[in-house]
Amino acid sequence: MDIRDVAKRAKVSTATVSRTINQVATVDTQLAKRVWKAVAELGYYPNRQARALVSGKSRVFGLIVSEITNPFFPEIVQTFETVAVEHNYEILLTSTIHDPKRMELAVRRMIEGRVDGVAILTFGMEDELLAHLRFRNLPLVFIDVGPKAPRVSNIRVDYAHGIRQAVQHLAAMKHERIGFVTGPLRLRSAAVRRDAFEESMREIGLPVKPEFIVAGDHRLEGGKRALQDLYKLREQPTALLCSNDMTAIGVMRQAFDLGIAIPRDLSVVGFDDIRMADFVIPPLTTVQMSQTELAKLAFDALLREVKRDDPTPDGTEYLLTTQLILRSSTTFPPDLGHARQPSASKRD
Amino acid sequence: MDIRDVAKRAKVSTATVSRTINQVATVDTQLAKRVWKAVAELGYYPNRQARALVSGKSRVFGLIVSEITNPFFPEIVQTFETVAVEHNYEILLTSTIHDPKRMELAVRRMIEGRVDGVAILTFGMEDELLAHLRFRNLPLVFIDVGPKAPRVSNIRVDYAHGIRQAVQHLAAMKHERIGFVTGPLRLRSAAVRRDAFEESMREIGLPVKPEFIVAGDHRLEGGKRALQDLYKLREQPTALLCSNDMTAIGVMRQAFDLGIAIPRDLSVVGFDDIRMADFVIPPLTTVQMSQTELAKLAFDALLREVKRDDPTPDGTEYLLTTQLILRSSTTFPPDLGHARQPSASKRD
DNA sequence: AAAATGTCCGTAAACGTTTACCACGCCGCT
DNA sequence: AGCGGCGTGGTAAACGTTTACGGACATTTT
Repeated sequence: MDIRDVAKRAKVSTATVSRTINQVATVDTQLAKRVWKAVAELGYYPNRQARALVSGKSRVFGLIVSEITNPFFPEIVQTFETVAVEHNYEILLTSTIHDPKRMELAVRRMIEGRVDGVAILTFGMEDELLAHLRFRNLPLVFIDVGPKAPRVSNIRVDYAHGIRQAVQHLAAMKHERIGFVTGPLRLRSAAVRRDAFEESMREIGLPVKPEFIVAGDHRLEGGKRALQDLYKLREQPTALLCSNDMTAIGVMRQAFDLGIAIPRDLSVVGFDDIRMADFVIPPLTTVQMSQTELAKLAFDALLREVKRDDPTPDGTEYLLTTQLILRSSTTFPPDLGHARQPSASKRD
Repeated sequence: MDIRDVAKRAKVSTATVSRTINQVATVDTQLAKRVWKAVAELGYYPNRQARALVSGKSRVFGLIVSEITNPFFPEIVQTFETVAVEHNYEILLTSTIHDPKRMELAVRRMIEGRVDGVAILTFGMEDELLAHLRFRNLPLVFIDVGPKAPRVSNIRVDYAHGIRQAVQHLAAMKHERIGFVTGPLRLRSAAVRRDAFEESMREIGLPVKPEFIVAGDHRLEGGKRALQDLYKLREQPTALLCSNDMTAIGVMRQAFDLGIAIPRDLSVVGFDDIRMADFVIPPLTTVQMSQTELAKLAFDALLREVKRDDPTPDGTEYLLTTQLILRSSTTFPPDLGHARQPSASKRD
């Protein structure tokens, strides 16, 4: 069942059917009524592929995330989808799982699908691969790491602001031994967060001890491992900033296994403010980076670029701010000024 | 740049290009080599829409989930995507967010996209809307609730098994006052879980008190509210089964606010075994329902149906089992046989 | 009253593939 | 030598839309 069936039944040409459906030209009220009637009676739905083929626009945006399994991203996907369908766009979603092979595959899929633009929210997995995309002159939107080029937008995140707030918050409570669990450092945003941490520490006049900077992976497991490593040291930090919330949650879980009470023995701060952050125990103090805001920004950037006929040579920059959210995972350091006592396990 | 450019450059016809690319007929080694060379040199990627149009197969499967924001689903999406791309399929993803409007929209999007099949993993939001899909004779796969019909597969979940294990586990520790937090009951699977709970209680000879069965929504907030309500009662349960893990986590969070220690004052059991279940504090005892298994089953069902030329009149049934995973959120009831003492807050 | 303008609508080409059909050349058989 | 069969490659139709172009008619202008 196609547009010709509709045309036949409404006794008009296919052109008229197309015009009434797309409201792209005025068509006589009587005819339009007949068309709509035929559409309803036949249960006609236009064929998206055919439309795409002839119009040269697929009305699909690619969305590349690093790991949909990380609770940071579903929120983004959800709102990206919501605003996309409002504008009659579809999404071609893929998660790269930090795997270059999958990134390559993703690019191929995007091109074969003839998407009208791609949002690359992998926080720094950009590559020569993207050259393929660039080559096609596709609208792109990156987070943090995009090159200055026509048709590519960039969402810059002000990581430093929230992180500085976090460090100040800890310092105000007289923490001096503050550690940091990084993300995977080949991710640009992970490196930036760590740098912002070190920078903030120096600003305040606190020492950044190299052994207090320990590697995570932005996953739960990395947080666990990080705390394990940290507690093999002779002297431990009294507070710990984490590169994202998943890391922080992993840290808290490991603390539980080790019998370390949060926040009494160790203050923990996360990053992202995923929804779960308010539901772990204790509720996690964290730096908020609005996922819905990010998704909307990304979509708007793409849409704007699609509509623009004369792109700016350097692309467009957007800004996303961050902000500390106080909850219950931080407090004063234990035994202020004294040696640390191992605390009893919370299990009884 | 299209197949004709490739043909021209390789000095063959478009038919030959198509044949070598799709490996659908034997083509002379020399010619094939020339074709591949041309493809590489031009950076040619076939146009998916054109392919779909002429072949009548879009190689896209629809995937409808209820809420991608619920950590149960990302896991499914991830593995569904992984196996889909292995078979050269794309995904048209949508989450209905329990909203009939969005369900309607989803169906329309699926049809306009001419998907080759749809996996409906909403646990019971099926509707007259699906008649549109059925009407098109599309392969469908449901979880729990699909009708017996040609081209529709069904994944039956053995909720009862895991839930019975959970109740037995609790009963073995001499819990007698066991409560249940339901999901949204218009979801078939939520009702089934509750029924399985009541059934198991009766089997064991434990009373199911109506006031101990309280309404949740399969979200964190519902769990919080449920425990609030429960603790307004004169007498409280000593153990609580939850219709899913998110609910259980909400319960635990509210317990924290109320100063109720888990599991000392209250044993909690979840359902689903989302990854986070092992990372909350204390680690959640829960009934596992493998998300990766589910995703694979759904995809295989669709793929099989697509290939099948003579579908069975009643569709196909698949089975997914469930199983209790013991962790640390359950223990013996407090003050066995005595009145409950309010316990001190965990915060100090 | 004729010309000019405007409003609708239909015809047909075009989008980029796949594939049915046919032509060609080669091989082996009688 | 002639013929059938087979392996291979090209021609062109088809998929379901949108839209440029032109025609028919109505309305306004001269």
